[in-house]
Amino acid sequence: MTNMVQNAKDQAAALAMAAYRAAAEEGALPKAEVPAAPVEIPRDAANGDFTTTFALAASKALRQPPRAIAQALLDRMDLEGSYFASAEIAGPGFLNFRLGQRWYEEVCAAVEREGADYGRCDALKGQKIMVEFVSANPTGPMHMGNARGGVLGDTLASVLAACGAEVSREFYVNDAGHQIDKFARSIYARCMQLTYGEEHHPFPEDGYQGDDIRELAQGFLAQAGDFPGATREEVWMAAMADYGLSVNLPRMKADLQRYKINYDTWFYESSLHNSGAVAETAKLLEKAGWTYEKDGALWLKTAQIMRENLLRAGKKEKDVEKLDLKDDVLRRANGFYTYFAADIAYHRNKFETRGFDRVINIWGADHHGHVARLKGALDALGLDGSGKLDIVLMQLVKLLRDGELVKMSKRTGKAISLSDLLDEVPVDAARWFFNAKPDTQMDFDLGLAVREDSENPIYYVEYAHARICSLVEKLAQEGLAVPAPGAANLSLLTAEAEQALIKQLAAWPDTIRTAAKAYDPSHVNRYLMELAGCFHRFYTACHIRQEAEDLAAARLKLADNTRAVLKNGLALIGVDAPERM
RNA sequence: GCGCCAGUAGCUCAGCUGGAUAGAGCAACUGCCUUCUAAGCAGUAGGCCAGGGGUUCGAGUCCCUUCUGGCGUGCCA
Repeated sequence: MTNMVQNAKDQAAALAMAAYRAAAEEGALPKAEVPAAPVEIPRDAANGDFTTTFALAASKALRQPPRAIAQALLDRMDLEGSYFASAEIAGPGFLNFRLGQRWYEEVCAAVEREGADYGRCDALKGQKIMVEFVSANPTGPMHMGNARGGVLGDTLASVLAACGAEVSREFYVNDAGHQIDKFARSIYARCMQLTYGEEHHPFPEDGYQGDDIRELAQGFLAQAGDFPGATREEVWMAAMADYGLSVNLPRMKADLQRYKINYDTWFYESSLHNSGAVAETAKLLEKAGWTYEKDGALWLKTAQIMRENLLRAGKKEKDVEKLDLKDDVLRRANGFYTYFAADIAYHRNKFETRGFDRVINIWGADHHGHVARLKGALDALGLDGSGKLDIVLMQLVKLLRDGELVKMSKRTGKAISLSDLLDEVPVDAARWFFNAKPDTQMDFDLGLAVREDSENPIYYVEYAHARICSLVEKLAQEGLAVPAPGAANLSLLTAEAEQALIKQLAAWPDTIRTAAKAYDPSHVNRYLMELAGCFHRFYTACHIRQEAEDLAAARLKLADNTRAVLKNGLALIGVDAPERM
């Protein structure tokens, strides 16, 4: 739970504020309401390890030039007993702090003490959070978008858990509605064709064309016995939908497991229809006056709800007019509920029935039109969708092979599926790659991802881990074991490469927090690249073997600490840390 | 038309709530292995941060606007 970066920032801020109060007390600076001193990490280490822009920010309120303020603070600053060895004024009025040896030692001690827990925090302790992701249509194989969403959701869940949240991973199975009808009709048509010949039974125009449907039809016939017999089409269709799902769902689970994704719950849309939750939710909206009937259908006043939300958020009336907001159907004239109605019921279940404090959905960017309406519908139910439901939209993936756009799999002639992808690319490479910032469009180059060379960044990180493992092993054989906790004299670690490495170790807890806060776990990837870089530079600059025993021990300890953090980080994004390469 | 997301080195991207001379990896070029893994390290080169206005001590970051690309604007899910 230790965060030495935060500790240093807090201390620098406290030192600056104490100095200001002293200066104000003495009359060297005017007394005024000043904001707390902001502390940052300068881009260039030549400008110190930490810096505060207090003097720049307070210049206006104190009506003094920034450098004069900074000087007054510096004259009254007591660094004795702090993490800092020195402070100085630079540029237009920055107050730059330089870390002392004690801080570096405490970082190493924290990594050592906390081990696999190092980097975790309790910022989200007590929060029950659901991450719902992939939720691919069970009528066919998963595609590249699911590959991206799978990694994003799974890793985000891990990151939130590392911040202390009680996280649940969920897959929403769309086993009801039009798609399933279409699915069943497609299987039925293939069954008829297999039984009576293709020319005697037309395939539905909007049916699923893929070979997987033919396979399902064959499988169904093999176990159905007396098809079609005297039994009516509708009855067969239900059986076919069941059969199709009974084959497809385990396949999806297996593919996801291969991708190292395991869900806590698989939630079935059909359960909401069967339990009457959808009808009940529609009734609640009706009672609250948010619905009306038109053309035989039941409509939700989505336009009004969204309009009010936007105006409350500060949007201008004329801009909202331009949006041309429309209402949505909840129940069709034929009596069936829409997907939207089921989705509202589903989210009501998440919040009301299961009591999640926060719900995060990973959606493809092509669904962004539904974000505001779903949130609005929940607001209408008094469930604060605007506040508690977060939807992460990820841009779609363009698949390339050696720079050329790939539309179809050569083998199957269909869109590349998740399992096709995993046949071609190592799981860890795919996981690393897809763990990217959600809102950028990305190209996935199959040729590039399989290449086992430096062009693939994952090897840079894995190599650092393997290198340390090998180093530790080799030195142990020569009689130099990793020192026991507390045994190494860490004050000997004063070289530039050593301190840079320790600073990077110290940054791990903030990385997790930032990733969790921004819903962007790719911060972890970037952190690990930098950590690996710091290690490789340390490895080159600071040898262990020929050094004096105590220095060698301290460096070995540092290497071992680095190994632990690399492992923690890779584990967080679901990538193995190889011991040799 | 309207809306959402994006535009930073040849490519992939960083850039924390506005801060100091805009960074990293890859690709290119030059060096470094009889000594802990060269899948590494060191260095060189590469930029009107898409264009234009504005806000202020200070803008890649905030506001306005134009351009370019992706996506959306269903009684589909």
